[in-house]
Amino acid sequence: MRVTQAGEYALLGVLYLARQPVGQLTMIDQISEAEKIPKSFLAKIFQSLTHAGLVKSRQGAKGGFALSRKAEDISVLNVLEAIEGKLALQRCLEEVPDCERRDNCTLCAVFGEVQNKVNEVFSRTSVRDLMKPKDAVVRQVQQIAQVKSVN
Amino acid sequence: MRVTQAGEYALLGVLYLARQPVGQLTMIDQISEAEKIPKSFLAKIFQSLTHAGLVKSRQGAKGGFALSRKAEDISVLNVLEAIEGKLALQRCLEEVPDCERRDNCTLCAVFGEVQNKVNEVFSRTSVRDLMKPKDAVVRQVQQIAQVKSVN
DNA sequence: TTTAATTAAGAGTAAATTTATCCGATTTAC
DNA sequence: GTAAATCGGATAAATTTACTCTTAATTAAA
Repeated sequence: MRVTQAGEYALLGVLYLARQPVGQLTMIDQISEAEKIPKSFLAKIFQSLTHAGLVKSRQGAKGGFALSRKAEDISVLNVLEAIEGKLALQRCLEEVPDCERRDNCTLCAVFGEVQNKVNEVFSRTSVRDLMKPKDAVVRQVQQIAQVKSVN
Repeated sequence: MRVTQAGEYALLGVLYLARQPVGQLTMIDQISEAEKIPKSFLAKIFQSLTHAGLVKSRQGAKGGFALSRKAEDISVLNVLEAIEGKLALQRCLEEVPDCERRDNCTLCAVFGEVQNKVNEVFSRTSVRDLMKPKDAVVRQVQQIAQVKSVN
């Protein structure tokens, strides 16, 4: 039950871009080195981020990547879903669920509720938030988690 | 970011045992058939459950499995951890974490908080709870999730 | 206009993990 | 003793994850 390595790398990459001056293009090489992420793997990951519209790229000399919108408008969930697709803690929660029990399965229900919470935290936490001091982030996440979900 | 198939099978298996009369031994064959789980895989899974002390087994003719304690004293987390080990949404949250950033990583902090919530729901939801009507379970889980964590 | 730098795209592969099966050993009831 | 069941170890098959490579397209600057 783990986020993929690619998902984590994506978050680190986006976070790195968020720390650069706005409008500045940053090369994969630089991010790869700074964050100790295999270059070619990171390149692949950034392709997905570009397709998802989270970062914009420019090819050729002096090319590179930059966030395509403000860091506060990119959620952790945006980044994770760009890489992994819709999060699903369990088969039943997949976009095309393949669970026969389906209707009366309390197991699916429990996982479903947990999934809702997880999504809520990740969608209400922005890349900008990740730049705050650690304890501030922790406080914020705790607050989000306690709020009654809107379903 | 998904629970393993084995973990889900384990929950279904334990839930099945919970529905049987107390003290009655149930064979793998029966559970496997009822829940449509490959027999030899389920057998393996039940070995783990036995080792974890969640179910007791008896070998030989008329052997089988039964819960080793009351369904209300077995949490969803107990079952999942018996199969998957400690849950970890991310590398940093592993029992032996291998994250260099470690100290000031807000990413780890966010995942850590989410993990706390997840664990809280799973540990406060018992196998007995899974036998209740679906909407009762949903309500209960929502309530657990809203409560401030104790850290 | 040529060249060097850089991303895009996609095929390919290696390693790890998960899922599943098999089989001989062991235990137990009868 | 024999049949019925789990135990345990090995391993095979499938899937996912992690990563590499190659070729092409694009761009800036010499």
